[in-house]
Amino acid sequence: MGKQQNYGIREIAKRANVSIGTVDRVIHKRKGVSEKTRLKILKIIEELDYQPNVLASRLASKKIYRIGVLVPSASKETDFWNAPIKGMKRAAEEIKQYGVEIYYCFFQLHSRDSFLTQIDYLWKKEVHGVILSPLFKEDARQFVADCNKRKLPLVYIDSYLEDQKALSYIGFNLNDSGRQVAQLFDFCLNGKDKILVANISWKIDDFHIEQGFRSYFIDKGSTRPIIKVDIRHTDYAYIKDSLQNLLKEHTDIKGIFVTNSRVNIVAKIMEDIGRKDIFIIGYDMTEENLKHLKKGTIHFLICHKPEFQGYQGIMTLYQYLVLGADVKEMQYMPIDILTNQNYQYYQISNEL
Amino acid sequence: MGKQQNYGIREIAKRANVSIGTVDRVIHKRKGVSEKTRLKILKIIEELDYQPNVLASRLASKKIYRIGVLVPSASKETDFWNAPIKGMKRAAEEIKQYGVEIYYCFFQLHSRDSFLTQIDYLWKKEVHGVILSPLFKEDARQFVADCNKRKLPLVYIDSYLEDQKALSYIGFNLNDSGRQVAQLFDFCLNGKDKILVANISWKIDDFHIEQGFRSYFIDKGSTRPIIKVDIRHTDYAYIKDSLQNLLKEHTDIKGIFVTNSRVNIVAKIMEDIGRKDIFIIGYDMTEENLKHLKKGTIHFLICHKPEFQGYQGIMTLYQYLVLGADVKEMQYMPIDILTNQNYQYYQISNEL
DNA sequence: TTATATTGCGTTAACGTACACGTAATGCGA
DNA sequence: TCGCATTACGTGTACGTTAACGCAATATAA
Repeated sequence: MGKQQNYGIREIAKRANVSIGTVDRVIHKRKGVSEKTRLKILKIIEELDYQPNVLASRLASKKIYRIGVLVPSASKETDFWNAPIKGMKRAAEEIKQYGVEIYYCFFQLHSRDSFLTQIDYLWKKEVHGVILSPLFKEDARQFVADCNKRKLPLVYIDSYLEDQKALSYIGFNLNDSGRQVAQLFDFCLNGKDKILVANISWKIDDFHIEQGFRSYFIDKGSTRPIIKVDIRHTDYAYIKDSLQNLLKEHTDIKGIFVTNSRVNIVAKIMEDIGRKDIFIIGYDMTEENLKHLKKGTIHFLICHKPEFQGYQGIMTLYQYLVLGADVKEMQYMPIDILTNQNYQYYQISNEL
Repeated sequence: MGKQQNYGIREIAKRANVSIGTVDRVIHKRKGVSEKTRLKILKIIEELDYQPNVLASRLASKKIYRIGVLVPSASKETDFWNAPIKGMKRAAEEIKQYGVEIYYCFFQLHSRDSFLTQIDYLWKKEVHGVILSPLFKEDARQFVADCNKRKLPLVYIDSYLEDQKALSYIGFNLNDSGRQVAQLFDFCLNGKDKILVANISWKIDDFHIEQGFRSYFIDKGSTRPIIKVDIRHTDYAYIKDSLQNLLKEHTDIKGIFVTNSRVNIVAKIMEDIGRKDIFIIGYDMTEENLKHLKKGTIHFLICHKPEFQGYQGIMTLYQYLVLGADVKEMQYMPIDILTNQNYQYYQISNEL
């Protein structure tokens, strides 16, 4: 069980009647080897199913792999990005022996300028790979194009640009995520209860979520009434006004779906105006959301392993750069359903 | 960022005015070093915050770590144990460079004899660590005691013996798992709907789950009617009879909670007798359960990352044996809620 | 006292790979 | 033909650690 003899470059050299130096050159695709011996060696490598000893390789090589991370900084408004960063740091700790160094470039969620500044900073670091959260689409598009030009492997995290290919995407499927929320409402509400979908953001960015949400009911042939509201401000008072007006107009609203992590604001509003009867679902286990989940003022939170996304982002580049392994282009995170009964086990699982 | 100078035993030796051999002896707690120099070296190690280079260490050492795995084999009735095994194999692949070998000892779920046979087999392998699923409690207790006597680190997987300490437990909290199910029913059923808790097994082993389930309603001050049935046979016909009688007697049953992975049998029965109105929740994403989840005849499945349990079991022993790291005694898995909307992402996430 | 263990330590050859360097062998132009 | 550049390959050292071996110095026994 697992006692397979592992051949090394020494054995390959012996069988090919060359020195280990030549084998080394072939493996690393360096020049200085005749085509004939190259093929001979490649054939033997194939035959022996040679697996390079990563430990020895790393020990002998002083090569450093630099990874640039271009993501938003955690803000007072949302500490979401703390989680991916935590995951990246854990990954970095695990593989630092392999010469992987990480350069974090944090930009402000609302400042395009800071994004451009961080890109400049990143270029100076001469990194070998990049992790990107492409929130400023136009600039990100240009940046990804530049990376592709320089053959720099790039991993999207949390969202991606459909028209710009990259090494990999790590995040979730917005559409299916919305469908899951639809089903939860469908299970928990009565047949004709109205649901309000609230997008609270200065940007319109959750179209796929709403689409998935609606598609669930359409596929089911359901006639459940659904209304949608876009709230382009994120302050409590403004949102409260908007929601109160809506609730006055639609007295049959029994569920609210907030399509991002600002669900805690809605939960607080419902609490403050005494509407305990409304079922609330939203995204992400931020600190504020967790408080309301515990209290029962948020019923479900949908999460997509934010910490693991970060961990996996680093590991993907590690596998590609250091191990030379193939990498999946789409790495979808699971759609995790959190309640006040299971949240306490969620962080733990993310730690490893 | 991360360019810390890492000192090696060479530097330690230089500062202590000894040879690297002596430093090595101190690090590995071998004899042949005077107390005086030992302390001197330990002090320097402390000062420099020496971190051994695991790569070099492994390269130089021919030491093999053997891990024995004592778990049930996957049977026709349930393929549950395939998942942990898959996770173990993935872990083994990752760390085989570190000299970890795994010996799988599968016993039959219903055969105490096969369990004892496998224990004998395991002893012959002279393993350095053990992973155990202690299903046959009495014999397992004795086995764990033997391991402790021999200072063999042991990791419980999926369940554990409360009165026998071990290095670690990897599994879930039965009580909280039951509570979660209770909440799901509470969200999805109407206030007075009756719930049937069905334990289908030849052993009484799910007491904590039922306790957690009930405690949710008690804590909430709910008066929801709950009835419990123990079915000590696992064949379709017998279970069908039992359930039909119950449903005749209790016409207000609107939910069935099957406390283990045999929920697919109940789902099939409800399908066959045309009771589409009953909400069904059970455990584990086995093949049969998945079929019913997809069809909508099972509404929720509770899972506890079976594959990750296996992965983590191996990794825990690796960390303890190879890296000499500390290990958490209780490693609870998250309580994952699966539906036919999110199951397809669950397996994927388990792959890494 | 001498012979023999024991203790405390230094030395050195691996482990498998990377890479700089050295050196034959070949090619090419005049 | 010679001279020189280029190509093709071998050699050796290093990476940081392990562990076997060796050898003094000291302790113990006869």
